[in-house]
Amino acid sequence: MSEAHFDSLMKAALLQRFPKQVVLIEEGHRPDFLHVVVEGLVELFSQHRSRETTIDIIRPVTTFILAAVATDEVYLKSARTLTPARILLVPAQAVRDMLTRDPDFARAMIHELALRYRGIVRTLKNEKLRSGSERVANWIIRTSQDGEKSGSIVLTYDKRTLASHLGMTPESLSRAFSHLADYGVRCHGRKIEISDRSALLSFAAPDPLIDG
Amino acid sequence: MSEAHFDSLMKAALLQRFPKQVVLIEEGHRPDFLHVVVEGLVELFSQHRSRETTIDIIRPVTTFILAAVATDEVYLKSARTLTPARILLVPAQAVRDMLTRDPDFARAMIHELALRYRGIVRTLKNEKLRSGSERVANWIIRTSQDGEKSGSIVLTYDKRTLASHLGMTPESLSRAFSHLADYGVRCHGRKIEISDRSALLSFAAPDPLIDG
DNA sequence: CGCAAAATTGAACCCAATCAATGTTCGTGG
DNA sequence: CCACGAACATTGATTGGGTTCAATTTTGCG
Repeated sequence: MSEAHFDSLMKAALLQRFPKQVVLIEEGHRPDFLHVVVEGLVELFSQHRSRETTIDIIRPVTTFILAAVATDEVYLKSARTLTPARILLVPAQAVRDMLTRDPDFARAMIHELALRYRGIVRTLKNEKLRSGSERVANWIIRTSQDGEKSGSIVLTYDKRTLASHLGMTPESLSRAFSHLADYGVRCHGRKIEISDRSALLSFAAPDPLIDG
Repeated sequence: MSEAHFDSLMKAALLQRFPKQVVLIEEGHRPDFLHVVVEGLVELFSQHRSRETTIDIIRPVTTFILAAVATDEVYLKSARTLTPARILLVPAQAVRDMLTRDPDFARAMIHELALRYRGIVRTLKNEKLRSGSERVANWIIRTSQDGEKSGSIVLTYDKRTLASHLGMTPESLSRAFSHLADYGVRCHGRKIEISDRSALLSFAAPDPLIDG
């Protein structure tokens, strides 16, 4: 998009810091701002009759509640920070105005919406087509290759949070880890070690159509 | 969008009929056409290691695999007709070209993508926050007020299909119906009767943030 | 060092899937 | 028009993955 347009958006926007576990938006409210995670982790979740479920975890740099801003309807989900975070807040009206003014911006928005859509489809497939242990196994594989430290991971947050990431209770996560011991996964405190990657891989069966 | 542009898209498109249970697209393939359901029901589903799950059910008139066309990446899900259907096939390249040519079209696409995104969020919430019986109860309520026939529904398709709609097996659906008998739901063959709507409502607890 | 939160472990339970058997419906061909 | 077979539907028994509740143990931090 044009630099002038970008600047005008940024001028209207605010960059704000939040501590962890702060609720940023609540389902049912109307969108005032488009949110962009600049730093930290944000969890999208939803509640109904005292039940709660994680819908997505957002990492930098991505937008969230873009769809609500685009349609100007109430949020379908709530968001909270999982870690301390920096969030860029862009006034919703400014975004909608820009849509009609800048075709490149509109195209970027299409791309972003499409990506987010595909992301949620992956999340859904991960949840519905895999057991808890399989989700953990795939999470280990993905995370351990991000860090490039071939054989181990050190958690940056606690296991409760990881469990909610993976759509399960802390108890289930704990049992999943002990199950994965059969495939060479050991975990001492916050350190997770992988001794037999190929065994883990064959159990996890990562799939580009789920894991990207 | 402009009529001329619309015509040019339509000229490139084809309207085709399909019998039921025909696989229209397969996950992992590249998008050749944007699909639009004009008539009938289409199920989006996905497979992994011999497991299969329904991701969404599309009814007229909506597009599907729009996100794959927008990003020009492989499909993340497959699609099959649940009933005989008429599908409009618009060449993917024509859609992408039109994006850059017609700003109104781009805006319409944003709107559609956002709607589809919100649709899948609702589906996900319905699945994760409700039990099977609750999903059935809410489906009954929604469907019975569509028809305006206050106290009864007549199924237009078989219960296997309904079960897949609702993300459960035919056996579970059957048990859910007998469970709902406690709330005044009787079902004889393809006819479902509701004798105590308020009891059903209090069990179902419909929610605008899930059911729309 | 000591306490509170987090993590693990065990037991009971619940929802839903699966397997298996039987009953019902529906479409078709005689 | 009826009879028959195949698909659909229901019911029961069993299983399994996962949650919940409760009791310890471990961890991390003041």
